[in-house]
Amino acid sequence: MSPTENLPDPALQPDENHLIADRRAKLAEWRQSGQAFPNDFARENTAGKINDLYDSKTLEELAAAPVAVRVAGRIMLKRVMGKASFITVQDLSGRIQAYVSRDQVGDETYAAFKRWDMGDIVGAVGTLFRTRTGELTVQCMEIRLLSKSLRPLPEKFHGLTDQEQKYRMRYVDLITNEQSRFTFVVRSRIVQSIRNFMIHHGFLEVETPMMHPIPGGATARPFATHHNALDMQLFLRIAPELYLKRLVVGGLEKVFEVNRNFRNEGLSPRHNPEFTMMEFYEAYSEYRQLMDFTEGLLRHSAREALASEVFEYQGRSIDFAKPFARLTIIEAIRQFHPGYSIAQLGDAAWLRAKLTAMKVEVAAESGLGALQLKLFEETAEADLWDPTFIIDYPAEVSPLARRSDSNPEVAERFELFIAGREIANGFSELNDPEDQAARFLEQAQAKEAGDEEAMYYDADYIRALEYGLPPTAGCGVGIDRLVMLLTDSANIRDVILFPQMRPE
RNA sequence: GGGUUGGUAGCUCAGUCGGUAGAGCACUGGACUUUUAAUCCAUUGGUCGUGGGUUCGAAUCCCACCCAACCCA
Repeated sequence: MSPTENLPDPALQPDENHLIADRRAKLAEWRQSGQAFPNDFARENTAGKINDLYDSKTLEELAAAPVAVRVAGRIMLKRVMGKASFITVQDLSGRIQAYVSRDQVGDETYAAFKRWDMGDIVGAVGTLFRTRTGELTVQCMEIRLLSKSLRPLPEKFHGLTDQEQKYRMRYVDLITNEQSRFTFVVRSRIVQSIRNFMIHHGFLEVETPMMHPIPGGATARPFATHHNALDMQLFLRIAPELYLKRLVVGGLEKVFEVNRNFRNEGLSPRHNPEFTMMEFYEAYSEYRQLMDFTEGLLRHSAREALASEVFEYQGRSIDFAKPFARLTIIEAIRQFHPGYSIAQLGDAAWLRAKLTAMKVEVAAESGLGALQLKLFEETAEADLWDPTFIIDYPAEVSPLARRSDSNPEVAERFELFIAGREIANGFSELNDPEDQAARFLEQAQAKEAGDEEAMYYDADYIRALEYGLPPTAGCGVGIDRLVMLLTDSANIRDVILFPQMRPE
């Protein structure tokens, strides 16, 4: 891209919408009167705080003990009635009405004020009173234009409703849609609550590389990039897992990281190419203990972010207060399809025939476990509404997980499903370096054979394991999907501030 | 990749049977000193997603394509 490629086309300027042109002209006029973008207004009060503190006061109480306030924000509504006006000013905390009259602010200011537009950012100084209809209002002694808005806001009642525009111009969405503002405030609270929970339980927050010479820790296609000085290929990470376990080898026994992963895959209502995970690892733990811990983490997060462990998602209730269910893959399938017998579900040929009949593509090399997992994904996963841990995954699809002592074909692994979606994935870590080397080799061979999502052989990770990884368990929690649940959002783009979009 | 729905003024949306493009908000001018999406009066504003076709005439019918949302794979 050339440096000037994104400059506005001057040929388009004459066509500029007259609404914008009018505002530009007003700004030019306003510049004549002095500093058009002053930064010396000291805001002392927010709309939300004022409402909290004084909404219970009567007109008489406010008159007897005047409350002086200095508020600032964006003009969202403007009602001019000749020599007096009302405006509704919005800041992050909410909205407050201001009353501006010629008698109080003076002829000159009032004349200027009448030419200000919705969307302009103002500072108002005055005292609180209550209007005839009882609304708490700032009676302005002084009002200043702090920042001119050149572009008109969307229609004041409906706001911006076009989904694509909301994502592309999130700043406009945030100005006009309270729901959107609320969603991202809650997102911040959720992340905060997770950090607090982890730190409270003795975990160390760490930052590991986002650029990996060998992508690993998950089966996914990576984004590739290039480092000029080192002249080497690098990949944006698909998971932090292998670095976090290296840290446990190094003696950082309990670590977590909250950050972005990148996967070079399609976009969907549930997939964005970059997404946020919280991964954590704990030495001297195993997967059943981690399920208890993860359950506690989610419960805590809902309580902190929503002040409730029970909430609605897409019209149905989800209850984090009840203990989360735990089912094996077979049990989960049979819960929704009691007609499938244990014998059938243990028969690879039967499973393969069943899946083929359902028009599901099955790889020729899939073993019994992989076939069972596929059938689970097709027939049960989407119906797991209440929080449910699915346990005992096939080892063949879990190349980083420890094998079960009672059945080496099964890994000590769980995935947590809520509202039909995978929210978390955890397991007892594979700490046998020789087994891990053998599994990397299998993965590398699958990659050679054309499986683009298969893992690379990571020799440094094997070297780390050879120094000795204590018995450890780890888990990753999908933050975007958790935020979707807790904010009742149907689309992942509703919980990511700037989701990936096609170029305009 | 397949299906469904949609794309009309800056924004939210109408547009009947094919007959020269509509409303509300916003904007501009005017009235109005307690409004509540203020109200009242008068204006301004259009590549009807793009390209082709049918027709005397297309926002409207047909074809192709682009974009978006949703569902399915």
